[in-house]
Amino acid sequence: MLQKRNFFCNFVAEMIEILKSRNIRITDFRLVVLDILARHKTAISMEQIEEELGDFDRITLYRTIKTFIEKGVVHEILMPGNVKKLALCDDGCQDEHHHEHLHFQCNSCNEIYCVDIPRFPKVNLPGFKIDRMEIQAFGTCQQCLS
Amino acid sequence: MLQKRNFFCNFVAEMIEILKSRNIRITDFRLVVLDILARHKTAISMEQIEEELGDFDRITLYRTIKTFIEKGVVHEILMPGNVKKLALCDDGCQDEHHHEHLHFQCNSCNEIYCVDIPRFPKVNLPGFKIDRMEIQAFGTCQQCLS
DNA sequence: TCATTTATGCAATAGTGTTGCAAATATAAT
DNA sequence: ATTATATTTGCAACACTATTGCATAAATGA
Repeated sequence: MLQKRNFFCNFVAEMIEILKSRNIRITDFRLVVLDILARHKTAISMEQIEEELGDFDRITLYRTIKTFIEKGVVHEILMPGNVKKLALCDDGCQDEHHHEHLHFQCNSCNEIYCVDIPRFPKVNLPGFKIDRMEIQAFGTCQQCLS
Repeated sequence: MLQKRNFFCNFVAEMIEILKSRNIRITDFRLVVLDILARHKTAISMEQIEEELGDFDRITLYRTIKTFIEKGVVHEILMPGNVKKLALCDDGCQDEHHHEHLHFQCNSCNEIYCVDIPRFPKVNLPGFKIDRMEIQAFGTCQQCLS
């Protein structure tokens, strides 16, 4: 099944590098899934990945995503209403998921953008020792505004 | 089944008031679910509610929670790792869910606290019009620190 | 090329959430 | 209090999401 896809060879090199750096074995399936994730600027759902895979094995996909999440290749975004999406991590989060970033959901197109913001706000909360923060934001994206 | 539970009558009066103010019909089932939520200081999962209900109907519980969420009685908290919890809303969010609050998950005890913070940080994100924000914070809570 | 480790694909199963419908209950009006 | 109406409940069935065990296949390192 995997031979069907057209690979952009330059991307493949990068993706192999990503997997190697995280000690994940290089397999066709993983490269295809990584490729799909890399082609999207916004976070995508399991369903979208399944559609783009076409002929595939759901169980292997679940295991692939699980591995990617554990090894810091991908992170999971949960939004109200049982919305679960996936996005590639940026280089920052090698071993652990150390995102201090923002997930923006557009109320109009429903796309979820994973945005890095330069100055992450600091919050001082008496009684709690905060190690890490994430922000979920809701509103309208550029495309839908114009 | 519902007669089994012991109600604190003074709480019942408050809970009936909550339901009435949101135009939700008063039923035993809803009062019991509300009671369970009110007794917890931290957010609780569907599973926890099911356990505390004991003898109950799963479908009715799902519908009850759905109604509570729609009418602004309860809000849903989503955390990494497929963690989904529920917590009572405070009085602020009558019709729509206008929480500008923070969800804190303790890495040690895993409890999720729903905290209102006085000065909610503002984020300016070029290309996005932000209407509403939520913060997810991770760290250690008071109990686990001492 | 071979030995070892890890990944894949299939079957079965568990968990999570929804829909349709008849009976039961809550509310509002009499 | 009683009735009429609208809503909720509980059951059965079902759809979707995710996991486990195991034999086969493939990837890595020697």
